[in-house]
Amino acid sequence: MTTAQRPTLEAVARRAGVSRATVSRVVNGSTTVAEPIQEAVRRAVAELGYVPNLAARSLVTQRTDSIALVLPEEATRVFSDDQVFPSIIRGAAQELEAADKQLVLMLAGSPAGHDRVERYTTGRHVDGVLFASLHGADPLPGRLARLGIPVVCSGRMLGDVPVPYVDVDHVGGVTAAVRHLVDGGRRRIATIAGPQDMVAGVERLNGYRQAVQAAGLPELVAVGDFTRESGAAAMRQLLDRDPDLDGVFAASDLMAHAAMRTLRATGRRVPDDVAVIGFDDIETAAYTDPPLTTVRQPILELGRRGTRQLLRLAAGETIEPSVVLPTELVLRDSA
Amino acid sequence: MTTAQRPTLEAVARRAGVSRATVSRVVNGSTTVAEPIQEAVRRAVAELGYVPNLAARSLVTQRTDSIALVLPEEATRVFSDDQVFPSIIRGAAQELEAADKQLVLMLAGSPAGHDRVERYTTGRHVDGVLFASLHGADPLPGRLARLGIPVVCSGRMLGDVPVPYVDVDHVGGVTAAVRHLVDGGRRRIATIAGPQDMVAGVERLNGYRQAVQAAGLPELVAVGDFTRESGAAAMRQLLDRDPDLDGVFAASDLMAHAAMRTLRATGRRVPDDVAVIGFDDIETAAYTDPPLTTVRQPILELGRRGTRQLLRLAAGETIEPSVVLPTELVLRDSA
DNA sequence: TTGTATGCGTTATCAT
DNA sequence: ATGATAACGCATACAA
Repeated sequence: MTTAQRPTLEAVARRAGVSRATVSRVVNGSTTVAEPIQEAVRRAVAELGYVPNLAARSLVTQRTDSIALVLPEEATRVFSDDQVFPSIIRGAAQELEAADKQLVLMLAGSPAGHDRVERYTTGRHVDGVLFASLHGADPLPGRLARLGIPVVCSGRMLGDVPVPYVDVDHVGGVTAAVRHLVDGGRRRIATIAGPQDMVAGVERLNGYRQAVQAAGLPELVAVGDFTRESGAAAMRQLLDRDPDLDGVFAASDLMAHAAMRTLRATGRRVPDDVAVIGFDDIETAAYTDPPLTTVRQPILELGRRGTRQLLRLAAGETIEPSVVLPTELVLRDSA
Repeated sequence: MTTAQRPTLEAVARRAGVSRATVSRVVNGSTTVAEPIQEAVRRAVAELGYVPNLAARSLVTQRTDSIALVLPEEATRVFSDDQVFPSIIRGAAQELEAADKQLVLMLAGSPAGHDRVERYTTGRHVDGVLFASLHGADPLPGRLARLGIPVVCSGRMLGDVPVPYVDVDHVGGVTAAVRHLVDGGRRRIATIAGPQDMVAGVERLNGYRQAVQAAGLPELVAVGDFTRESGAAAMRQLLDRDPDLDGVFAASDLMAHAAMRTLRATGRRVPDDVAVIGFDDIETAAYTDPPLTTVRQPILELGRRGTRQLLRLAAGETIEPSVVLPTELVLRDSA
């Protein structure tokens, strides 16, 4: 820890024999500086190993060139083997890379984490905030928006919050899935729903309800939380209630995977006895046994679009209050 | 974008009828302020919705209370379905949560990203930097360390760089794996090695070489890059060179998984004909067919320890130049 | 084209 | 216990 005193603009200016202003101009790429002087400044910068102090810079520019991606989840959950969050992160990272902005990832599962996020974002440490995976009616996005901080939600918020969002067409995807089951002759179609405090959970259940009703079929619902464990439990519950069910739509691939294992454990064949369709199209969906038919959601694109919208907003543009991306049924062997 | 002018200390001070200094004291929890005044200040803060400007604060305190986790990888790679990086992130997030510091995640796969990381970290935007997954001999960690910026590497660096690190006991784990194969009567033991520009790849191959030599057995090596695809290709290569091999140690679970599939595709049974052992113990290792025997590395703990070391370093403490965490052979059915 | 001077919002050092 | 006041390092309006 020598903590060598870092050279400042002032030091570079002295070394190059010019004023601070001129050094600043060169460092920031102004074209109005004579070439020989630019050269001298650049040499001084290199010799001293000068690096601008970003805090000082953003204090005066009122910009930080970094944006926050907030995941109001426990880290354990964010990086479970469902690739949803990672994909959103990737999408955001790609767009920010292109814009040469810095990604600040904030995990806010705990109340303390939530507070820290609030301090950090309201403290103007970032130029904008992208939220993902909101549970219930988190007040933070609305609060930030009211403070004039650019905010976009990836995944619509529950409740009636005036924050722009991007989301996927949950209902359309589920409708296609259920219709496929019906077309395949299934008549006792159950669903393993997602958590009902998240839009993704609510919407996919809505889609299921609408679709089975439209087909004149009965509803059979068990609720999980998108994880494998909850999927297995829900599947057992459904079998208890209707041992003769012949189709299952699970609101996540992880739950679908667990459901297939549970079905097999009870001696049922997939898809011969029971057809199973998932939602997400995670990477391993093609490797399950049998390969999983599922609804693909463009989750990477969700992260990208959300980020693009946010960057536009932060740049002062007016953006659409909502963007909805299409989903697509991917046929494999499980249904 | 109303961008309401954010209230400053000055505004709060006027409102509360005190000086800026006093407001600052209250905001920062100084005890030397009379209770009634504290009360008045707090009310003013609440009424105005005052939030400290972090840039201004860190400009004077020279601290940012945030640390960077740098992953010199493409986002696509970081969030592949191997859970190594996510676990490191989780570990770091947990420790920082406890320390009430902010995690800044930086993906630096591209040269541009690498530059951005350098600007950001040398720009004093963070109090310390934790590197993970270094390829080849990245000069950045050493450079930052020389600038007096606290740096720790999660995973030892290739080359002889004087940067403190934490890593797992690769050789010990591999030795246990190969010994288990030998004890099981295997005599033609191959390895699918990891990328040779990373310590994890190099060390695991070293471990394999030492172990088979110690057992008086021949070497059989193919090199992959930890991914499934490379594992399948390497397995085919190995079978071409020795169709009668009876044991495989793969340097990652993903490669082991692909190897098992490839073996089955060629009509071989696992473990009857060929025993397979992986490395990592990712979550899905227990769900492969057959469940994968593998070397567990405490990857979450690696992230945690690295972060703890970094925090100590940033606090001015002297830390051990290296910390090595134990690995453990987990017996399942594939070997 | 270059330099001077000012302010960004804090914290910290002094007095009082 | 509280209040002036001086940094902190930079960008920029204005002057030259």
